[in-house]
Amino acid sequence: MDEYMLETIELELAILIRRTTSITSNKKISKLDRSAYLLLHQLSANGSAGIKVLSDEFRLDISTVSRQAAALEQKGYVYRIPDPLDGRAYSLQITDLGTKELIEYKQARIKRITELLKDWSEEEKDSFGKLLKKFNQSFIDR
Amino acid sequence: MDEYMLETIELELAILIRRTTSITSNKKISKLDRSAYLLLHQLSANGSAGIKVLSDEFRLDISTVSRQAAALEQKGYVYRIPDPLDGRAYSLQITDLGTKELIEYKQARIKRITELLKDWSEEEKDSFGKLLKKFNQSFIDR
DNA sequence: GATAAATAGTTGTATAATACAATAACATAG
DNA sequence: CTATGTTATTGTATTATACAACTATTTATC
Repeated sequence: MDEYMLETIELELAILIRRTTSITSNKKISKLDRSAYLLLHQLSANGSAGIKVLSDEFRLDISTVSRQAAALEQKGYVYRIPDPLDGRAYSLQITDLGTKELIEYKQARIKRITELLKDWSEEEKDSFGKLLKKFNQSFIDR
Repeated sequence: MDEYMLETIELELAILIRRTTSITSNKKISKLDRSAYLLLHQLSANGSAGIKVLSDEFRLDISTVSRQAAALEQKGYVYRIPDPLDGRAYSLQITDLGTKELIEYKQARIKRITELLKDWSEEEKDSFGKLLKKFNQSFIDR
Protein backbone atom coordinates (compact mmCIF):
# COMPACT_ATOMS: atom_id res chain seq x y z
CA MET A 1 0.00 0.00 0.00
CA ASP A 2 2.73 2.39 1.04
CA GLU A 3 5.00 1.26 -1.77
CA TYR A 4 2.19 1.74 -4.24
CA MET A 5 1.44 5.25 -3.08
CA LEU A 6 5.06 6.25 -3.36
CA GLU A 7 5.01 4.94 -6.89
CA THR A 8 1.98 7.08 -7.61
CA ILE A 9 3.58 10.17 -6.15
CA GLU A 10 6.72 9.51 -8.08
CA LEU A 11 4.93 9.10 -11.38
CA GLU A 12 2.50 11.95 -10.93
CA LEU A 13 5.30 14.31 -10.06
CA ALA A 14 7.10 13.43 -13.27
CA ILE A 15 3.92 14.00 -15.22
CA LEU A 16 3.27 17.30 -13.52
CA ILE A 17 6.72 18.56 -14.35
CA ARG A 18 6.50 17.56 -17.97
CA ARG A 19 3.10 19.08 -18.35
CA THR A 20 4.12 22.37 -16.81
CA THR A 21 7.31 22.55 -18.80
CA SER A 22 5.30 22.13 -21.92
CA ILE A 23 2.75 24.75 -21.03
CA THR A 24 5.44 27.19 -20.00
CA SER A 25 7.29 27.02 -23.27
CA ASN A 26 3.93 27.28 -24.93
CA LYS A 27 1.98 30.23 -23.73
CA LYS A 28 3.23 33.66 -23.04
CA ILE A 29 0.41 34.61 -20.71
CA SER A 30 2.15 37.61 -19.31
CA LYS A 31 5.36 39.55 -19.50
CA LEU A 32 6.72 37.41 -16.70
CA ASP A 33 8.05 33.91 -16.86
CA ARG A 34 8.18 31.60 -13.90
CA SER A 35 11.71 32.41 -12.87
CA ALA A 36 11.11 36.14 -13.09
CA TYR A 37 7.94 35.71 -11.12
CA LEU A 38 9.63 33.85 -8.30
CA LEU A 39 12.43 36.36 -8.14
CA LEU A 40 10.04 39.28 -7.93
CA HIS A 41 7.95 37.43 -5.39
CA GLN A 42 10.98 36.90 -3.21
CA LEU A 43 12.01 40.55 -3.40
CA SER A 44 8.49 41.65 -2.70
CA ALA A 45 7.88 39.29 0.20
CA ASN A 46 11.27 39.30 1.85
CA GLY A 47 12.74 42.62 0.86
CA SER A 48 15.73 43.46 -1.26
CA ALA A 49 18.71 41.17 -1.48
CA GLY A 50 21.82 40.53 -3.56
CA ILE A 51 22.38 37.88 -6.19
CA LYS A 52 24.34 35.64 -3.86
CA VAL A 53 21.71 35.53 -1.16
CA LEU A 54 18.98 34.94 -3.70
CA SER A 55 20.82 32.13 -5.41
CA ASP A 56 21.39 30.48 -2.04
CA GLU A 57 17.73 30.78 -1.17
CA PHE A 58 16.67 29.46 -4.53
CA ARG A 59 19.35 26.79 -4.70
CA LEU A 60 20.23 28.02 -8.14
CA ASP A 61 23.61 28.82 -9.55
CA ILE A 62 24.70 32.43 -9.13
CA SER A 63 25.02 32.80 -12.88
CA THR A 64 21.41 31.79 -13.38
CA VAL A 65 20.13 34.37 -10.93
CA SER A 66 22.50 36.95 -12.34
CA ARG A 67 20.88 36.59 -15.74
CA GLN A 68 17.39 36.60 -14.31
CA ALA A 69 18.17 39.78 -12.42
CA ALA A 70 19.67 41.42 -15.50
CA ALA A 71 16.52 40.60 -17.46
CA LEU A 72 14.31 42.07 -14.77
CA GLU A 73 16.43 45.17 -14.51
CA GLN A 74 16.33 45.62 -18.24
CA LYS A 75 12.53 45.57 -18.11
CA GLY A 76 12.49 48.09 -15.30
CA TYR A 77 11.06 45.70 -12.73
CA VAL A 78 14.00 45.93 -10.35
CA TYR A 79 16.86 48.32 -9.77
CA ARG A 80 20.21 47.96 -8.09
CA ILE A 81 21.40 49.67 -4.97
CA PRO A 82 25.16 49.43 -4.53
CA ASP A 83 26.14 47.96 -1.18
CA PRO A 84 27.88 50.76 0.73
CA LEU A 85 30.05 48.27 2.60
CA ASP A 86 31.08 46.09 -0.33
CA GLY A 87 32.06 47.47 -3.69
CA ARG A 88 31.33 44.19 -5.46
CA ALA A 89 27.82 43.76 -4.17
CA TYR A 90 24.47 45.45 -4.43
CA SER A 91 20.88 44.91 -3.51
CA LEU A 92 18.04 44.27 -5.87
CA GLN A 93 14.98 46.33 -5.11
CA ILE A 94 11.61 45.81 -6.75
CA THR A 95 10.19 48.86 -8.54
CA ASP A 96 6.57 50.01 -8.61
CA LEU A 97 6.28 48.70 -12.13
CA GLY A 98 7.71 45.39 -10.96
CA THR A 99 5.20 45.23 -8.15
CA LYS A 100 2.40 45.98 -10.53
CA GLU A 101 3.44 43.23 -12.92
CA LEU A 102 3.92 40.81 -10.07
CA ILE A 103 0.41 41.39 -8.82
CA GLU A 104 -1.08 41.05 -12.27
CA TYR A 105 0.80 37.88 -12.98
CA LYS A 106 -0.07 36.37 -9.65
CA GLN A 107 -3.71 37.21 -10.21
CA ALA A 108 -3.66 35.56 -13.61
CA ARG A 109 -2.08 32.45 -12.13
CA ILE A 110 -4.57 32.29 -9.29
CA LYS A 111 -7.40 32.70 -11.73
CA ARG A 112 -6.13 29.82 -13.79
CA ILE A 113 -5.70 27.58 -10.77
CA THR A 114 -9.08 28.57 -9.42
CA GLU A 115 -10.55 27.42 -12.69
CA LEU A 116 -8.62 24.16 -12.62
CA LEU A 117 -9.69 23.42 -9.07
CA LYS A 118 -13.23 24.67 -9.27
CA ASP A 119 -14.66 21.22 -8.52
CA TRP A 120 -12.37 20.54 -5.59
CA SER A 121 -13.68 20.68 -2.06
CA GLU A 122 -12.29 23.24 0.35
CA GLU A 123 -10.67 20.45 2.25
CA GLU A 124 -8.91 19.08 -0.81
CA LYS A 125 -7.54 22.47 -1.75
CA ASP A 126 -6.42 23.09 1.76
CA SER A 127 -4.74 19.74 1.95
CA PHE A 128 -3.08 20.05 -1.44
CA GLY A 129 -1.61 23.44 -0.62
CA LYS A 130 -0.23 22.27 2.68
CA LEU A 131 1.22 19.08 1.32
CA LEU A 132 2.86 20.82 -1.61
CA LYS A 133 4.44 23.24 0.78
CA LYS A 134 5.59 20.46 3.01
CA PHE A 135 6.99 18.58 0.06
CA ASN A 136 8.95 21.57 -1.14
CA GLN A 137 10.30 21.91 2.36
CA SER A 138 11.69 18.37 2.48
CA PHE A 139 12.80 18.80 -1.06
CA ILE A 140 14.76 21.94 -0.41
CA ASP A 141 16.46 20.61 2.65
CA ARG A 142 17.51 17.77 0.47
CA MET B 1 -9.15 31.48 3.40
CA ASP B 2 -9.87 29.92 0.04
CA GLU B 3 -8.12 32.71 -1.81
CA TYR B 4 -5.12 32.32 0.43
CA MET B 5 -4.86 28.60 -0.15
CA LEU B 6 -5.02 29.02 -3.91
CA GLU B 7 -2.20 31.50 -3.61
CA THR B 8 -0.20 28.94 -1.69
CA ILE B 9 -0.85 26.23 -4.23
CA GLU B 10 0.06 28.58 -7.01
CA LEU B 11 3.31 29.62 -5.41
CA GLU B 12 4.36 26.19 -4.24
CA LEU B 13 3.77 24.73 -7.66
CA ALA B 14 6.05 27.32 -9.19
CA ILE B 15 8.71 26.54 -6.61
CA LEU B 16 8.38 22.83 -7.17
CA ILE B 17 8.87 23.19 -10.89
CA ARG B 18 11.89 25.39 -10.54
CA ARG B 19 13.46 23.11 -8.02
CA THR B 20 12.93 20.03 -10.15
CA THR B 21 14.17 21.70 -13.27
CA SER B 22 17.31 22.58 -11.44
CA ILE B 23 17.86 19.12 -10.05
CA THR B 24 17.20 17.53 -13.41
CA SER B 25 19.79 19.56 -15.22
CA ASN B 26 22.05 18.85 -12.31
CA LYS B 27 22.31 15.18 -11.61
CA LYS B 28 22.54 12.38 -14.05
CA ILE B 29 21.30 9.73 -11.68
CA SER B 30 20.65 7.18 -14.32
CA LYS B 31 20.78 6.60 -18.04
CA LEU B 32 17.23 7.87 -18.29
CA ASP B 33 15.95 11.39 -18.17
CA ARG B 34 12.43 12.29 -17.19
CA SER B 35 11.02 12.37 -20.68
CA ALA B 36 12.56 9.05 -21.60
CA TYR B 37 11.28 7.60 -18.38
CA LEU B 38 7.71 8.69 -19.03
CA LEU B 39 7.82 7.41 -22.57
CA LEU B 40 9.07 4.01 -21.48
CA HIS B 41 6.55 3.94 -18.68
CA GLN B 42 3.75 4.57 -21.13
CA LEU B 43 4.90 1.84 -23.49
CA SER B 44 5.35 -0.55 -20.63
CA ALA B 45 2.01 0.18 -18.97
CA ASN B 46 -0.20 0.68 -22.00
CA GLY B 47 1.51 -1.31 -24.69
CA SER B 48 3.14 -0.24 -27.90
CA ALA B 49 1.97 2.82 -29.78
CA GLY B 50 3.07 5.19 -32.52
CA ILE B 51 4.48 8.68 -32.19
CA LYS B 52 1.20 10.36 -32.98
CA VAL B 53 -0.80 8.55 -30.33
CA LEU B 54 1.92 9.12 -27.77
CA SER B 55 2.18 12.80 -28.47
CA ASP B 56 -1.58 13.13 -28.14
CA GLU B 57 -1.54 11.31 -24.84
CA PHE B 58 1.34 13.39 -23.58
CA ARG B 59 0.07 16.65 -25.01
CA LEU B 60 3.46 17.20 -26.52
CA ASP B 61 4.33 18.20 -30.03
CA ILE B 62 4.93 15.28 -32.39
CA SER B 63 8.43 16.50 -33.09
CA THR B 64 9.28 16.35 -29.41
CA VAL B 65 8.15 12.77 -29.06
CA SER B 66 9.83 11.86 -32.31
CA ARG B 67 13.17 12.93 -30.92
CA GLN B 68 12.57 11.21 -27.61
CA ALA B 69 11.72 8.01 -29.43
CA ALA B 70 14.79 8.28 -31.64
CA ALA B 71 16.97 8.68 -28.56
CA LEU B 72 15.44 5.64 -26.92
CA GLU B 73 15.78 3.57 -30.05
CA GLN B 74 19.39 4.57 -30.37
CA LYS B 75 20.03 3.29 -26.87
CA GLY B 76 18.26 0.05 -27.61
CA TYR B 77 15.38 0.65 -25.19
CA VAL B 78 12.67 0.52 -27.85
CA TYR B 79 12.35 -0.79 -31.36
CA ARG B 80 9.99 -0.02 -34.19
CA ILE B 81 7.44 -2.30 -35.74
CA PRO B 82 6.20 -0.99 -39.08
CA ASP B 83 2.45 -0.66 -39.23
CA PRO B 84 1.25 -3.19 -41.81
CA LEU B 85 -1.71 -1.01 -42.75
CA ASP B 86 0.08 2.28 -43.03
CA GLY B 87 3.47 2.69 -44.60
CA ARG B 88 4.19 5.93 -42.77
CA ALA B 89 3.48 4.68 -39.31
CA TYR B 90 4.92 2.17 -36.90
CA SER B 91 4.62 1.08 -33.32
CA LEU B 92 7.17 1.58 -30.62
CA GLN B 93 7.77 -1.49 -28.55
CA ILE B 94 9.80 -1.55 -25.37
CA THR B 95 12.75 -3.97 -25.35
CA ASP B 96 13.94 -6.15 -22.49
CA LEU B 97 16.80 -3.77 -21.94
CA GLY B 98 14.34 -0.89 -21.90
CA THR B 99 12.20 -2.66 -19.35
CA LYS B 100 15.22 -3.34 -17.21
CA GLU B 101 16.31 0.30 -17.26
CA LEU B 102 12.78 1.45 -16.59
CA ILE B 103 12.53 -0.71 -13.51
CA GLU B 104 15.90 0.39 -12.23
CA TYR B 105 15.14 4.04 -12.77
CA LYS B 106 11.75 3.76 -11.16
CA GLN B 107 13.28 2.03 -8.19
CA ALA B 108 15.86 4.77 -7.82
CA ARG B 109 13.15 7.41 -7.95
CA ILE B 110 10.99 5.64 -5.42
CA LYS B 111 13.96 5.28 -3.14
CA ARG B 112 14.65 8.98 -3.34
CA ILE B 113 11.06 9.90 -2.67
CA THR B 114 10.82 7.42 0.16
CA GLU B 115 13.77 9.17 1.71
CA LEU B 116 12.25 12.60 1.20
CA LEU B 117 8.95 11.54 2.72
CA LYS B 118 10.28 9.36 5.50
CA ASP B 119 8.76 11.59 8.17
CA TRP B 120 5.36 11.80 6.53
CA SER B 121 2.42 9.91 7.93
CA GLU B 122 0.76 7.23 5.84
CA GLU B 123 -2.24 9.45 5.57
CA GLU B 124 -0.26 12.38 4.26
CA LYS B 125 1.47 10.27 1.63
CA ASP B 126 -1.80 8.76 0.61
CA SER B 127 -3.44 12.13 0.37
CA PHE B 128 -0.56 13.71 -1.52
CA GLY B 129 -0.52 10.96 -4.13
CA LYS B 130 -4.22 11.16 -4.70
CA LEU B 131 -4.31 14.92 -4.92
CA LEU B 132 -1.38 15.07 -7.30
CA LYS B 133 -3.10 12.58 -9.52
CA LYS B 134 -6.32 14.50 -9.36
CA PHE B 135 -4.52 17.73 -10.13
CA ASN B 136 -2.84 16.24 -13.17
CA GLN B 137 -6.21 15.04 -14.30
CA SER B 138 -7.79 18.50 -14.21
CA PHE B 139 -4.63 19.85 -15.66
CA ILE B 140 -4.61 17.53 -18.62
CA ASP B 141 -8.25 18.06 -19.45
CA ARG B 142 -7.42 21.70 -19.41
C1' DG C 1 51.06 46.99 4.71
C1' DA C 2 51.88 43.45 0.84
C1' DT C 3 50.49 39.48 -0.93
C1' DA C 4 47.45 35.40 -1.02
C1' DA C 5 42.95 33.56 -0.70
C1' DA C 6 38.08 34.10 -0.70
C1' DT C 7 33.81 36.27 -2.47
C1' DA C 8 30.14 38.83 -5.58
C1' DG C 9 28.94 39.15 -9.78
C1' DT C 10 29.28 38.69 -15.14
C1' DT C 11 29.88 36.40 -19.37
C1' DG C 12 30.93 32.42 -22.49
C1' DT C 13 29.60 27.94 -23.52
C1' DA C 14 26.91 23.70 -23.11
C1' DT C 15 22.75 20.87 -22.29
C1' DA C 16 17.85 19.51 -22.01
C1' DA C 17 13.16 19.86 -23.19
C1' DT C 18 10.21 21.96 -25.56
C1' DA C 19 7.60 24.39 -29.89
C1' DC C 20 6.85 25.73 -34.65
C1' DA C 21 7.76 25.44 -39.61
C1' DA C 22 9.10 23.03 -43.65
C1' DT C 23 9.38 18.77 -45.78
C1' DA C 24 8.90 13.75 -47.32
C1' DA C 25 6.32 9.83 -47.83
C1' DC C 26 2.16 7.80 -47.81
C1' DA C 27 -3.16 7.45 -47.40
C1' DT C 28 -7.86 8.80 -48.38
C1' DA C 29 -11.72 11.33 -50.42
C1' DG C 30 -13.72 13.50 -54.31
C1' DC D 1 -6.11 10.52 -60.56
C1' DT D 2 -5.60 14.50 -58.28
C1' DA D 3 -6.17 17.21 -54.12
C1' DT D 4 -6.07 17.11 -49.35
C1' DG D 5 -4.93 15.17 -45.04
C1' DT D 6 -1.74 12.43 -41.92
C1' DT D 7 2.65 10.33 -39.81
C1' DA D 8 6.92 11.15 -38.94
C1' DT D 9 11.53 13.68 -39.43
C1' DT D 10 14.57 17.47 -39.41
C1' DG D 11 15.98 22.40 -39.04
C1' DT D 12 15.74 26.23 -36.14
C1' DA D 13 14.54 28.91 -32.02
C1' DT D 14 13.62 29.61 -27.05
C1' DT D 15 13.99 28.99 -22.07
C1' DA D 16 16.01 27.61 -17.88
C1' DT D 17 19.53 25.75 -16.11
C1' DA D 18 24.86 24.51 -14.89
C1' DC D 19 29.85 24.90 -14.99
C1' DA D 20 34.08 27.35 -15.98
C1' DA D 21 36.78 31.36 -16.72
C1' DC D 22 37.17 35.92 -15.55
C1' DT D 23 37.03 40.78 -13.08
C1' DA D 24 36.86 43.49 -9.25
C1' DT D 25 36.92 43.71 -4.59
C1' DT D 26 37.38 42.26 0.18
C1' DT D 27 39.50 39.63 3.98
C1' DA D 28 43.14 37.05 6.08
C1' DT D 29 48.01 36.05 6.91
C1' DC D 30 52.50 36.94 7.60
